[in-house]
Amino acid sequence: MRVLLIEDDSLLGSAVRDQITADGHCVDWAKRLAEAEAFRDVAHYDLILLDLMLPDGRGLEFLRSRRAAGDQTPVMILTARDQVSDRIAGLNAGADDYLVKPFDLAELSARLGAVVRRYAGNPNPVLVLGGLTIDTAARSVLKAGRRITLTAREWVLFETLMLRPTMLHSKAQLEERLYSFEAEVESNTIEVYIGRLRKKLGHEMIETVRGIGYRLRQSESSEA
Amino acid sequence: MRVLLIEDDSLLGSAVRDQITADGHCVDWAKRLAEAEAFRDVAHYDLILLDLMLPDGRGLEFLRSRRAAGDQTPVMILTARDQVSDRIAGLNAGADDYLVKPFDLAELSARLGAVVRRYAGNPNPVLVLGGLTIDTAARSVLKAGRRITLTAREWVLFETLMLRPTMLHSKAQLEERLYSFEAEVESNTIEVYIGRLRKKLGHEMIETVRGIGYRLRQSESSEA
DNA sequence: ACCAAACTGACATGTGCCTGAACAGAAACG
DNA sequence: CGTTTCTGTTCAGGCACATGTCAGTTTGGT
Repeated sequence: MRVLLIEDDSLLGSAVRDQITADGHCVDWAKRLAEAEAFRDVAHYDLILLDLMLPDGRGLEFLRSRRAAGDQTPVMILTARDQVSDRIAGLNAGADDYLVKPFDLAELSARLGAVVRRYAGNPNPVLVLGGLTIDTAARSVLKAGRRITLTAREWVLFETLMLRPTMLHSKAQLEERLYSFEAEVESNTIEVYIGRLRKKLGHEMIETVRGIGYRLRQSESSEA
Repeated sequence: MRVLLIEDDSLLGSAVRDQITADGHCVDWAKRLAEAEAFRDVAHYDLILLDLMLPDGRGLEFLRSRRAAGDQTPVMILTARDQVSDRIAGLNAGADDYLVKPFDLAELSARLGAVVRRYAGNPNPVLVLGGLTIDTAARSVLKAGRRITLTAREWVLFETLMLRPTMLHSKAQLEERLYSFEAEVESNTIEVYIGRLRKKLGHEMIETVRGIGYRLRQSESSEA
């Protein structure tokens, strides 16, 4: 799952980011609304965490305008304990949930879990990427009509690449994502899994940048 | 039972969703009519909960057009206390029942139960899925002419898989559905039930994705 | 041409899943 | 009220497959 965190406080923000990452999700952290808009333009998010007390302009307006534009992305508001009016206004503006600061990180995880579950219940957002149809709910990929099922590790790896299609992912980053921070597996696991993904999805899907890392090949020939 | 909830208010909507879920049903929540139409196009519902005060267009028209199209799905209207005329118009337009806001969640459960009972008395919507004929009212399955009766747990599990045929259901999700949210039991109950379902319905019906979960096998062989 | 980095096929291992059986509780029956 | 039957749950043994490791080969940069 991919989360957009809009929070100007560095301490809180990094704590939240770390927690969400630890839960196995993918976070983009915007400290200002302008930044958030930029993120939103280039990526799809499954959840937005929105702090209403932001330096540049009102977060509420951001929310309202998104909703007015027909954007249904679930939004969870972060608000201080005494800002009851904010909370109500937020829900009225189209927020799905709110968290009262200071909140427990465990609580955050729990709410995230709820969103994941709710999200999983909806009709599947289906992504199309370079000839592949990605069914996130089914955790499978359709390639020329054939359904390809990925194993757990393969999926995590593919999802990581897929969620940031343009980005170059170093082997260290990918390793970190597969083996949450402990297991310093000193082997070529990533290379092996990249190979397995290529075998299943097509060799042209993943590009190697020697000495740096991997990335999804940009929807090359889909137009050609 | 599968319910379509059409309600734009987040607070009320989530409360209703949670209640229905706790009652052991399956909810899709649309916040707008357009969304509701989309849901309706891809799934069959046993009950529609319709709020008449929606942002985009009149809920009444939605109801009338459904009825005009021959759709017999029971519709329960959610209406504010003072909108008596709406209530009457709703019933005239083909609604089966109504709930006056603010309503008690227990009341909601009771009405749902009533619908379930009424529904059970009606000629059953019969689903056909990969060689099986599914009789939702009788909680039984016809396989090659033979009637197979499922027990309560087996049925809940099978129904869950069946209602979202393409989706991968993790063991945690299935457990949550069988034992509404408490039981942190570390046991292999789900595995056992999956096994029993397979024995009854055919081993090929349910697919295991190791480390992730289960899903109904897409009737690919029906083409072969 | 040389070296480093990446690819690939093969294999050992552990773990996640399956299954049969046994047990406990509840319901059905006399 | 006791017995039987059915449903739900637990457990242990076994198996298969995903996983991680490595050796040998290929690729690409300089």
